[in-house]
Amino acid sequence: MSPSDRSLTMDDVAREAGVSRSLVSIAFRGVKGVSPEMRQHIFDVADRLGYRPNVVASRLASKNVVTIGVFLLDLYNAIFADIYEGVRSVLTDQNQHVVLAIGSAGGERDTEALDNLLRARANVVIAAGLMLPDDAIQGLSRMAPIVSTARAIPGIDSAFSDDVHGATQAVEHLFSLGHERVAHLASPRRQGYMGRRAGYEAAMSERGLRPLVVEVEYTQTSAAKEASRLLDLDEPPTAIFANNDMAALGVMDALYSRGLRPGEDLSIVGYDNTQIAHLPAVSLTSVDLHAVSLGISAAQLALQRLANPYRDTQQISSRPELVVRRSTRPLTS
Amino acid sequence: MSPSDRSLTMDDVAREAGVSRSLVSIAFRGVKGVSPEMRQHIFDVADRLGYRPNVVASRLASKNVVTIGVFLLDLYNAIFADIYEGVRSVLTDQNQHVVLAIGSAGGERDTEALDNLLRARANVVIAAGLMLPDDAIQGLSRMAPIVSTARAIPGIDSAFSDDVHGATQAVEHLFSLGHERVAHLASPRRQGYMGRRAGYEAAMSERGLRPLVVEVEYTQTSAAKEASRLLDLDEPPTAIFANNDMAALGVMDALYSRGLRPGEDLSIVGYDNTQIAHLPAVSLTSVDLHAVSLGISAAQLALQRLANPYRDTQQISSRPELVVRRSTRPLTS
DNA sequence: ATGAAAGCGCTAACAT
DNA sequence: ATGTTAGCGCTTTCAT
Repeated sequence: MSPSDRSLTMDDVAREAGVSRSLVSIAFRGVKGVSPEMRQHIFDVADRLGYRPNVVASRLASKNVVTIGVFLLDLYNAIFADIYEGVRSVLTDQNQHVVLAIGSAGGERDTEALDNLLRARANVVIAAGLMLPDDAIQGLSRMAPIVSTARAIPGIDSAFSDDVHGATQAVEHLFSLGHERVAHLASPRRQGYMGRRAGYEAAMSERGLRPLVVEVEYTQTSAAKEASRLLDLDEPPTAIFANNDMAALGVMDALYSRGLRPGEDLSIVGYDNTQIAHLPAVSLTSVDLHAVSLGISAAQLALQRLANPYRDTQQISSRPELVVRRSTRPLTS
Repeated sequence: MSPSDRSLTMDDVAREAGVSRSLVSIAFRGVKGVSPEMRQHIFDVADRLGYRPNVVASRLASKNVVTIGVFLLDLYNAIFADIYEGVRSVLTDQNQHVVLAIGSAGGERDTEALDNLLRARANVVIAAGLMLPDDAIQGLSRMAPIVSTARAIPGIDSAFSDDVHGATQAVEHLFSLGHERVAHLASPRRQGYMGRRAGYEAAMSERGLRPLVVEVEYTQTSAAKEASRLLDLDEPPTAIFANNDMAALGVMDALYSRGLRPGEDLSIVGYDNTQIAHLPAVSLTSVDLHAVSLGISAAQLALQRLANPYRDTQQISSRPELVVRRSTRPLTS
């Protein structure tokens, strides 16, 4: 049980195997320059000793080991689990070292987390859900190229979903059910996250209806409070389009707490189509932005950027898809 | 837009500031040995240049920078977000470098993820939700001390919740509502995760009832399928205790798909008390294991282990708490 | 308070 | 195929 104060080095393996350190290095990197028998012998010795290469040292020494930083805004939102899953599925190469940094829902830790990735000398950073303004991100991208996911940033490689389109689909779905008094719970005004609101407003205006937008924080309770306020209006909305599923769940809370039922008494549309929306008990109509695919695209953009630092930045836009469930019903009045 | 091929080093800053590299190092590490004016000057120059210390190099060079590895089984389960949050809240020191590794729900990536942490030369590893057998973990702990969270492992620092107790509470709650035909959806037989099943079986036996255990995979659909099978029995259970919330949601799925209602037609208890359980639409009775606190305890254990590698391993057990909601009702028949 | 120099564990020419 | 040697960008004695 007594921990060894020093972990094994390549020299230990080399000595034990009766070869030079370089040969051990060659064997472990899997490059050519070592006979198959010797290679096996070195591995045997290393295994017996319990040696593991020190990536800290190898990253410092090598220009060939690339470090890919991944920023995820918030572990509580399953959308980032999806994005990570997509990213991971692409990044499987041996000499790709992935380092993670986690932020927090409000964006308070964006700078700190990105800073950690830069200090870890990430050669490229895949960022999902950054809250920082465009220019701050553009500035940071001079230190290391950044690939933005789930948000389009001018001049930065971006893999994103067309939020305007998604919002339009959501609102038009409500129109098709006969709803006209459709309110929107919007995210706080932040650069990069105005598409859903814009799509809503455009769709309403186009139909000659007056948009009713209420800003909510990134919490369920905030959404519940504002929804409650909307329900108290003289002419309350018959449908609410929420900027994400969490907010939509807040709306449901507000309904339940006054004995009303989602779908029946108020139609609700969410956004992100997280697992919760699927639950039969919840059955929330929601816009799916295919987060796993976004992660895949982002990882591919990152690899392309590494391969060619000077190519033009790419913007990959994908189409979100409305998934209709029981939280939206025809207007009956 | 043209990326600089080489990032700045301390030498660049030193040269620009007209001092030696050592002095810049002293300034950045915040140790004494530099005058306040010089310190400020160095920072000014570094800021102007956009220099960030290279943690890869500093970790290699220094014995004082400690690296703390954190393993999280699965980003889709919010319980690990809680644990991470707890860990993070404790680990705020400047010369603590946190590195993350993510596994996958079934445990398929445990070894790979731990290996990455060891290759990154973590001085201690905080592991949440490891699926590996005890002896494998004990073996790895010779490479770097491991702190286990949400699972007790003999001979390994562990911060865990008393699953037997939690399960007992859950089942006795059902008894108090009049239920006697109580079934259990158990996790796959795995060392370290038998407490909930054991608590259930003991509680049933003590009351003179025959335990009915069905093993399910870590997916909602698997739970739904097995629950469905239980409902088809000649004498179906009147209550189901699921080994976690996800499985409980699967049970709800099974009910909904045959037009039955949770609580009314079948009482359901989950485990973990994740956010989903709170939702009014779901309102799932569940056992809360206070995951944030577990994360905090684990981080503290890790720091203590670093401070004293030779002290006896600690086992910190905490009491889970049953949270009763509408998915459990008195038996009416 | 500041600088010079050795070394952390590896990689990558360059020799042999 | 294998060994020698000079770094990678820092930290850390030890001088001054």
